Formats: sequence, structure tokens, C-alpha cells
Amino acid sequence: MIRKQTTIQDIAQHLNITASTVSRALNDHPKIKKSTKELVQQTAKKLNYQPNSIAASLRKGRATTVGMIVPRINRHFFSNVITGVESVLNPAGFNLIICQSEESIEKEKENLKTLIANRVGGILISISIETKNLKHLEKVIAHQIPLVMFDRISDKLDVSKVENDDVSGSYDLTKHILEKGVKEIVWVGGPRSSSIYKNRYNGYKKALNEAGIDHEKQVCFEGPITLDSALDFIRLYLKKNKLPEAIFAASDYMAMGIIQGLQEAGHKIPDDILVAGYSNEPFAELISPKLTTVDQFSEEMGRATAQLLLDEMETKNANTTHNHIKTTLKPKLIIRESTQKK
Amino acid sequence: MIRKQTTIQDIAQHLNITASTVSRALNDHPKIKKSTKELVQQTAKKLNYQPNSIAASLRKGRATTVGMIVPRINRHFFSNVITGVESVLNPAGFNLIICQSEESIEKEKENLKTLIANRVGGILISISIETKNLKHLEKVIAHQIPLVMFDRISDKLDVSKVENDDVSGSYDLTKHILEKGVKEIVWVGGPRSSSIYKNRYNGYKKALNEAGIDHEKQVCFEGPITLDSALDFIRLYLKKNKLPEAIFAASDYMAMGIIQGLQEAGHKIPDDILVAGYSNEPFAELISPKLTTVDQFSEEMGRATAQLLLDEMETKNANTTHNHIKTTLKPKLIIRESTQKK
DNA sequence: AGAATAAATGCAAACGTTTGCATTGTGGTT
DNA sequence: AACCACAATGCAAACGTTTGCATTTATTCT
Repeated sequence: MIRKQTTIQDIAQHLNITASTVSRALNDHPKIKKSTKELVQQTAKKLNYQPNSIAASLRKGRATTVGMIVPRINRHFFSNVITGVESVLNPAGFNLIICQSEESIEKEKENLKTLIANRVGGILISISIETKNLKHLEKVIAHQIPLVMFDRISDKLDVSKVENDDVSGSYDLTKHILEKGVKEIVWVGGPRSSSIYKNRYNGYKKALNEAGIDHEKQVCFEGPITLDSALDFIRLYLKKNKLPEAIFAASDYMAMGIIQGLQEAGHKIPDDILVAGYSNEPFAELISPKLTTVDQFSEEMGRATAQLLLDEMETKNANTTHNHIKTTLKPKLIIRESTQKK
Repeated sequence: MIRKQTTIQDIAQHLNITASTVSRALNDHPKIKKSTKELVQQTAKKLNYQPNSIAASLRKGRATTVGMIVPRINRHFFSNVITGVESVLNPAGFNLIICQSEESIEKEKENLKTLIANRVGGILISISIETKNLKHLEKVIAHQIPLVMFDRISDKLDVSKVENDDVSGSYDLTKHILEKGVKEIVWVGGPRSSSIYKNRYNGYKKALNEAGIDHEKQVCFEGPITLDSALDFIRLYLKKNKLPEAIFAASDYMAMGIIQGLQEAGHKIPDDILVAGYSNEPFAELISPKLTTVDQFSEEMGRATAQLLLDEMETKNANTTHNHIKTTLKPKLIIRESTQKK
């Protein structure tokens, strides 16, 4: 049973040297003799010394912690981004405090407050769907805390960003469907006020226009990004309209809702109608028919985001000015059964 | 642009009072006049003061942070547990540092080191599949850091724990399959050296024995908990043996591998053979046939775990002794198409 | 040998809070 | 008018590091 944590002072006392030397020895300072370093290391181990990074952070004015805010951690995409972020940040000596905004701007503000209070070295954020006003983020910048946005970004903020080329992913997918000979594609997606869905819509629009199809004449449903919302939509839609040739859901979950609705009405996919989703959720290749979708390389996005943050933090340390960078990752079309008409 | 962070000293100077008063005012200390409190709050806002919880932690000797170690964050189960944990811990004023062990005991040790270095107020852990030796966890206890184990627990450690009643879940599921009239059930699962799979096996065994079936005569495959490992197994198995009546995979991913292997060999589920999984992954109700499985109430597990930790931390603060508690959550059988023979 | 240089260590302040104890101020009681 | 009690605030130390500068010790050069 350990009553009191051992500190570098204890080690110093034990060896009849000062705390400064111990500190430097433990941090491998060049001016410390090799023999003392070894001696210090040994006694540190003997006394079961555990460094106190809280104290170090306070003194150094910066923490070895990085904050990350995502809408939801239990979304496959985000948890993979987190994995990617950690794979870069941990080796660099940082650890992550993860917060969930739960798609609420109020929670987002609170999250930022606790991250700032914890004096994190930097912040990674994918903003909530509700977030339009960016004052709380400007505050972070004003506080000189390096900020990197990813996935759900905003061009109004002058920071480094990593985005998916949703326009291109959506364009490729739409083109692929058009090549199957269809002349109409119903669009289903989240609110276009979010950059993500705006871009996905634009890619779709572009492909349609290139094929000489008027996008204004296409049916377009915008709603919550959930299976149920899409299921409700398609049930209602089928009651009043004839079966469309194809449906492009800008989210795999919505695609799943569409598929369930179509199947319960007795329609065969892809024979009667083509369906595609977006983001390659794990279930996309497990369902029947296997879902054509777009893969977003989520882990790589995490790695890229973390790398940008490391750069920013370094720049800030060196106190040099530095242009912010915007990295765009190209997603990959994954063609599966749901769009392969026999 | 803010050059230097404003501190309580700045506020004090601004109001011609001392930092102590400011500190107490901000923490709503009863001995501070209401009028001063308001004054302090106002100037704090005016000077854009952001509390430094690093400094507070150092002084108070404990952080407002809690560490959590999970094997993998991008597993549906764990990310939901995390959500549950946060829903309890955040309102209580704590935030989470999340670490991934990636199923490696070495990484687990490192994670613990950084958590201790960050002087977290407590630690939540679900140990890696590799972890048998528990010395690193005993060290945590010796350091007086409250520790709560969840899901993958060990009885060798005297700490509070939250577990799923895997025996019961597995028993219920097996019994359900037996009620369909089958006389043999192939078992597929992870290594039984892990408490989880040992328990799931025991529940299965118990149900078989009660039905008068010798569990020793059943086929049993133990391997990595992945789709591919199960797929490989079933392919090989089908080559050399006749089709079994039912297969119980103690993991939904493995069940998915089994289903794919069976389907590619032309077998119909549930008509030719029954299949069930475990843990109710999101895809379980999306695939065809919909998968019978066991739901584990992952968010609730998170909440229960966090609550136990809060209790432990409080007890430690009050310096009273306290018996460790083991909470067992009863999982729920989810019957779907894959075990419903027509 | 003495001076000059280099190498290793020590000194002390600082980071921003919190907190036990001391002090001041205010009003009430005798 | 002296005293007491209580409310409100101040004082100063402490938490465990890090780090610029000063100091000591060892080494090299003339």
C-alpha cells in the first residue's frame, strides 16, 4: 500500500542531489552525466516513481493532451477516425480526451469549455449538424489553441481542415448508376445545410446534368439521417407513386431503410430498382443484396487530421506563422450487388 | 488575439481583492458575500477568464479526469459502453480519457502508465484477451486509484466489477434452439481462457446437459473472434462433414462468417440449419435472414460501471472502507428469423 | 601551475489554483 | 464603552515539475 506518491524530490533526497538534476536526468537532458542518469533511473524504479504530468503541464504551460469532439462516438465512421487519430497522436506522446456533441451545439460549447479548462494542446472537431454559428470556435482560435476541423467542416473558419471529397464520391456513384441505363434517380439524404450533404447532392447533380438529365425534375427527400426516417419516406412514397428506377441514399443507414421498405412492398433489388448508399458501414457488405456505396477511408482521415494538428502545434511552439492547409481525401466507389442489374 | 491567459490573479487585481476570494467566489464558497460573487463572475466574463483545471488538479491532488481502457473503440459494444459511461461521468463533472489496448497486454500497460501519469481520478477497464497476469492492475490498486472492471473481468482482483451474465444469456439462447427440436448444436467462439467465452460456453453446456445431450460429443471450434476465422472454419468443416442441425456462434461476427459460408454452399437458413449469434451488433437485424442473438444492454453497462466508479471515488475521498460490488446485468434473448424454422 | 574552457549540477522562481489559519470589519449584547 | 460573535476577506504555503542562470567541478591548453 502506497501512502504518498513518490516525487522527483524523493529521488533527489535519496541520492543527495537536487530535483533539477533528477528532472533533467529523467528527460534525458544532454548535460547530465550518463552515470547519474542511470542512477536516477534505477532509484526511480526502486521507489516506484510515477511521473506527474499534471505538474509538468502546469509548469510547461501546455498539456500532453489533445481534445477531440465528434457528434457521436458509436458511429462506425467516427470511431474509425478516432482510431486513426490515436495511431498518430499516441506515438507522438499525446493522449486524447474524447467528447461527444450528440449533434447539439450547446453540448459542443460545453465540450470546448472543458477542453480549454484542461489546457489541451489542440482540438480536433467535426461539428454538429446543428452548428451554423461558429463564435465558440473563433474563441478557441483567439485563445491560440490549434484547431483542426475534419469531415464536417466550415469554410468560414481559417484553420486547417481535412475533408472528404463528397462531390467526387457522389459524382462517381451517380455516374455508375446512370451507366446502368436509368434515367431517373431519387435522392435521399440529410439536410443540405450541412456541407456534407450539400456536397453529396452537388456531385449527384453534376453527374445528372452531364448526362443531360434535369436534376430539378428528380424527387428529393431530405430528413434525419436514420433508417427509420428513410423507411417512413419510402413507405409513403410507394403508396402514391410508381416505383422509381433507382434511389441514391446519401447515407448507408438511410439506404437500409429504403431497402427494407422496398422489400416489404415486394420489390426486388437490383432487378426492379437500383439502390446505393454512402459511407460503407460494416453492414453494407453483410446485407442482402450487398450494398453499393462509397468508402471514406475513415482511419486515414484520422491520421491526416492528427498530422495536421501536430504540425500546427509545432508551428505554434516555434512561433512562426504558417498557412493553414486543407487536405481533401478522395473516397472510393465500392460496387456491390445492389446496383448490378442482371 | 489573446496573448496571455487571464488568471484569477488578474481578476483579483482588477477588483482590488485577493486571489483567494476570487477562487472562493468562483467556487460558490458560503463565506463569500453575494455581491462579491456577482462582481467576480462579471469581471471573469469580461476578462474572458477560462479556469485552469490543470492547476486546480495539481493543488487538489486529484484530477477531474477518468481513464478508460477498452480493447477497441470501433467495436459497437464498446463504443456504446463509452456512451453510457459519459452519460454518467460528464454530469458529475468528470471527463474521459479513452485508451485502446488493441488486445495487447503491452499496450494495456502503457495505457495504464499514461493514465497514472495524468493522475486520473479513477480507471475503468475491460482487459485485453491476452491479459492473464494482472500485476499491472494490482499496481493501480496499490496506488490507491479506484479501479472498476467491466465486461472482461477477472475474479482474481478485489475491485468492483460489472459483468454480463453470459452464462444466462447463452443458456437462454441454447434452450431456445433446443426447443426447435434439434439434437446437436455446433459451438463456435473465442478462446475459453477469456471469462466471456468460458461463461458463454458454460451456459451452452448447461442447457445441453439439462436436455440430456452430452456436450462432450458436440463439435466445438475456438478461434479469433472474426468473420473470416469463422468462414474458414465452416468452409473446411462442410468439406469433411455432413451439415449440422444448428450452429451457435458466441459472437455475431463469427455468426456472420458462418452464414456466409453456409449460403455460399447453397444451404438455406433457417430451413436447413439454424444459426444464432451473440451481442446484437447493429447488422444483426439488417442481414438476411435476420439474426437471432443476445442483446447486452451495452449503454446500461456503461452507466452501471461509471456509477460504481463514482461510488468508489467518493468512498476514497471520505476515507471510509467499503466493500467492492459486483453488478451482474442480465442480457436479453432476441429471437429473429435465423432460428425460426417454418 | 595557472588560466581558460567545458561539463555537470545546484539554486530559486515560476506555472495557477486551493485552503488552513489569521485578520479585519460589522453589528449586537451587556 | 467594552466585549463578543460572526461574517467576510487576506496571507502564505503548498501541489510537483521545469528551466534560465549561477556555481561548482573536471579537463584542456599554454
